[in-house]
Amino acid sequence: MYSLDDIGDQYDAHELEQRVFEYWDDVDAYEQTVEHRSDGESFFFVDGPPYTSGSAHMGTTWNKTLKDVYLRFWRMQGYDVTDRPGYDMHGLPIETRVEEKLGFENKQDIEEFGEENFVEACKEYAEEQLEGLQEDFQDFGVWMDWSDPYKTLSPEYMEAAWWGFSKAAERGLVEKGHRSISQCPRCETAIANNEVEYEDVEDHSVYVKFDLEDRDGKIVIWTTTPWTIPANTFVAVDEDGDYVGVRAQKNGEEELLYLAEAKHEEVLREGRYEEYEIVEEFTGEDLIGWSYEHPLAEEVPDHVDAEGTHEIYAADYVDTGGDGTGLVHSAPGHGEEDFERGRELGFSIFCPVDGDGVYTDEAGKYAGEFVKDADDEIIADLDDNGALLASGTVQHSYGHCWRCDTGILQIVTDQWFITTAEIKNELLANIADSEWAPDWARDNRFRDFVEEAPDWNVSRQRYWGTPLPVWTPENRDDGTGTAASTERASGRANEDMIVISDREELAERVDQDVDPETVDLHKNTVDELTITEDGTTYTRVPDVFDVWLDAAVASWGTLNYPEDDSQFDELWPADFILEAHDQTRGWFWSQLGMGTAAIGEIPYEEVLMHGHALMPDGRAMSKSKDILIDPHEAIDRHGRDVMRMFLLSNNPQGEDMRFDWDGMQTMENHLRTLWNVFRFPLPYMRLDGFDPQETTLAEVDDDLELIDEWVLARLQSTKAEMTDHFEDRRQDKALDALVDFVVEDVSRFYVQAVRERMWEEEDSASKTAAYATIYRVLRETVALLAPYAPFISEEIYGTLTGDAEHATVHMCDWPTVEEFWVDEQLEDDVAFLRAIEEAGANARQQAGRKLRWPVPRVVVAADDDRVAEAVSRHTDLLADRLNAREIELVSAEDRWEELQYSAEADMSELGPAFGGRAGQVMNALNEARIDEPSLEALEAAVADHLEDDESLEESMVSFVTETPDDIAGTAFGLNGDDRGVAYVDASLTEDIESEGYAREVIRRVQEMRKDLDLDVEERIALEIEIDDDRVADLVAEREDLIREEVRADEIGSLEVDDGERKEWEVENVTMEIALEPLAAAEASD
RNA sequence: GGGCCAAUAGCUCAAUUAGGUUGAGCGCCACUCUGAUAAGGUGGAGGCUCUCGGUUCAAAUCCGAGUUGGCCCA
Repeated sequence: MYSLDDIGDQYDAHELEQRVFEYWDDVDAYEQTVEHRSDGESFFFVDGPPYTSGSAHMGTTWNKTLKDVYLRFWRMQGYDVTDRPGYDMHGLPIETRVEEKLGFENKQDIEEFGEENFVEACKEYAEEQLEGLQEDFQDFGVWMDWSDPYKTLSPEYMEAAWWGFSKAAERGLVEKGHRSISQCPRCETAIANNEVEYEDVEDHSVYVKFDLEDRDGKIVIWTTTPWTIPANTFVAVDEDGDYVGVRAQKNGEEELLYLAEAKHEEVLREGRYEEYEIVEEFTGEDLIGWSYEHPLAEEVPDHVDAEGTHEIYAADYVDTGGDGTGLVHSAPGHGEEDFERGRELGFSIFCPVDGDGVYTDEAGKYAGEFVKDADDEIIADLDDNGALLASGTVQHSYGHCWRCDTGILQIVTDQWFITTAEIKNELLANIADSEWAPDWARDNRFRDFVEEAPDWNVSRQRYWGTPLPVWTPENRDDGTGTAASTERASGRANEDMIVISDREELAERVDQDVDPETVDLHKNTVDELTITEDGTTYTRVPDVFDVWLDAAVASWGTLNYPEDDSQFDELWPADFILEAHDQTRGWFWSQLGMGTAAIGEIPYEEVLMHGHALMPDGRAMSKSKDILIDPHEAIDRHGRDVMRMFLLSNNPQGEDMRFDWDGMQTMENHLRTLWNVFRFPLPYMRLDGFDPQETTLAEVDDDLELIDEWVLARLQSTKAEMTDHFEDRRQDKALDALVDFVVEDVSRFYVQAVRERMWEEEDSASKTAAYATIYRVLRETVALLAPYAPFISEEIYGTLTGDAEHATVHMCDWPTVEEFWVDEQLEDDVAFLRAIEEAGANARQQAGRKLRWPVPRVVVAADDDRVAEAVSRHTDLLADRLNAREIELVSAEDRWEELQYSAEADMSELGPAFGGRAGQVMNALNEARIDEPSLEALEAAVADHLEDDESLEESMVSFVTETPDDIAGTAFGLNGDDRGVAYVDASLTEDIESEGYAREVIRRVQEMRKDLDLDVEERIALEIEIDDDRVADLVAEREDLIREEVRADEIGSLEVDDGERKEWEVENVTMEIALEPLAAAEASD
């Protein structure tokens, strides 16, 4: 049974979407669709897990909608798609939210509250946020396996992280070491480079003079972090740079200062020196080996003072032309580059600062002070010591903690690393095993990033995360996160460590009783577990993983591997991932790192990288600054389908998307057009008892008219085009093609053309053929639209098919091209006809003749045989569309003597021939008017601009016709090329006036019928009074036509009772029209 | 400070991926149509193609230097 039920007149998105949600729920539409494809070839998609804080913003909405459209597309293509959504639920952002909620200030508060309580609170918060996101995504119409998302806080997922880490450890890629890291002094943890956010701030800018030991004078350094000066170990120069010795005077005193030649003027100006002269010149190399005195030697008695320290060395991080003085204060206990160079030079690392940013006892006078607070005191002490050259402030960008916005400190602490820098070549090689769209994302952006990437610090001194599965001997000093003192050896620490890979191994090896089925792996549980082997007791390293490591194992975590190994071999690696460009440093990178470190392969084969959602004015959206478009508002205003179509109409490859309310409105208009096309034939089909399952296209093949075959041919090209675009990952272009088909071809052309066939009252083969055609078109169109606008597609599909097909449109196969209906020639023909029709409409308007009035003839002057063929093949259709009594064809060989001609220049030919004068010749050609289209005539017209030996060639110009006065003509073309001209002869004859006026009457009567809200079938009685006798006679000639068109059984005088009487002004003639429904008229008789 | 990407009509984007007289949709204005009606048709206004240099007979397109925006890195 088919349905073709009554549906709403108006497209009401909200009502419709609500109905579809309920329907999906009733029939388990998603579950049925998944089941329907369960025998298909597998397709392994991995969802990049959104972080569970806050609700979905426009960026996440775009991301999930893009995923949805491709997942639905693949399902329709028959794949058994893995679509498990995921959530990233650990990490510092959640900790700081919970801390805020509980009113905590620092780690102390957490410790007092209790680790277990805090972990529980974080878990509760994350789960709450997850619920909100799940609801949003489902509300957007995204179909994923919402019943079973992967959560990074679940034991099986944390186990996946442990497993990956243990694999990397087996390969020798895990090490503990102290390094210079970015430390948040509030969160008291290391944070990753990609968690550092740079902001412009005002900072100290101090120039400091270091006294030289074995010679006169002082070297000058510059720093924005005076608090690092206690840890000064050496000074670096650029070996090849130019340096000078300057004798400078200030306040009557003279000093000898050494610094970069390029900077000396600027620095001396800062120091307010009155006079100076260069007395010596050096290269950096000359300075190497000079030794100096620590400027705070007395204040910091424990300052580093080993062999070779406080001397000048070369380093490649020095730039004599950059900020500063060309001599760089280097403190290996702080800066990352200083650290690397210091280690090369074999210095022990001195870092008198703890994880909370407070100086240790080693800092002498400054012990116990927060480093930033000590800056002023240090500057004052330098001044007292005569070491301060200048002190001021500078605006520069400085790193801040991404969560709490505290300024970060570079300090050296013990951390755990995956030594990704060691496997850089493998990482780079593995990149080549993945396909990226757009390709520059891989070959430029990502490759650059990977080449620069340092070792990955995976340890965090926090609570809410996957604990490091590392146990070390208990009596060793393993406290990570504490500052490395001078006593500690520099370089990497090769630990005696045990790395646990999963819960089973944990249960086997720990001293305590643990049930692997039920054990939770969070910090509060595993901290207490110990391992005793060979007489040594091992305790767990207290750190948790960097939250990026969680998401990094998603490709196997999604499959619950290693706990469940049933799918890993078949599915891994992922066939497809899709995220925004900020994930270059994030998930694209972390997955590559973990996949390579643990398995030796890149864990994804194809990447589609999209951009960000921007504000309508191009600004970035920002929740904290309340600059955003809320997807819920977009839905309230236009509905889910419209929002999805708008989002999906944007290029998904690397480019940002500007949100645009006008664009939303346009999409709504398109959907409304589709709605109208869809509901237009339904009443007629119902009336005639059309059964689409019985009366298929094959049944009516012989009765199809040209226009039917055409729209079916267009449908085939649309399917082919869309499929190609989808395969190129340009769903936006596929949508353009579909919208163009629905709006331009189906709505504005096909429906226009078949309306009269549908209005016929008797059954006819032609009418049935039109039904079958439009049914097929709509049925396939909703399948093509389903991935984009799943709601309206479902509604239309359900109405069209009832229970004769699938329970949901989303179970349909992706429509494929049917060769039988392909007809490129016909498509071209109609494209020409439409171009001619458009030109004809234009010409009519110029001639002041409405389409309602027939014209005696339209002359089509074709520029080529192809156009002439099209016109001669479809003369009747063209005559009909142009409302012309006759179509006259002037073929390309012939020409119309009444015409004049002008020329259009082809610059690709003129350029090489005329060189610099090409533009001048072009202008002359464009202005020329000639009587016949010949080169001779044209050369004569532009003779002034041609040299004696020059002549025009056929290829340089194309001739264009000029319209005669009495006839209106308009050029038509295809794809920008002119292909001919349509001339409309608008002269009037009695016959034409008769029909014209009759049509004017009909139009008025129809409007009055509508005013009276009459049914289409309703019969009427009619009276027509026309002042002008000539016009009255002309109209009377077409009484039969009028009767039929307006369903008037009686025409005569009328006493209006239950009807309407109205006066009209038509072409300066007054008409009085009265009508009444026949039933009412008879009753009143 | 460095890398990548972008910049064309009021807005969103094209211009066939090694140059050839800049286009479409939306919006706006005027006219028109009325058996899809919060639709349809025709026309119009609106562009120093971000700036400045260079290559070339010819540059939106290629090269160089900037500017602005986005992302990434320091």
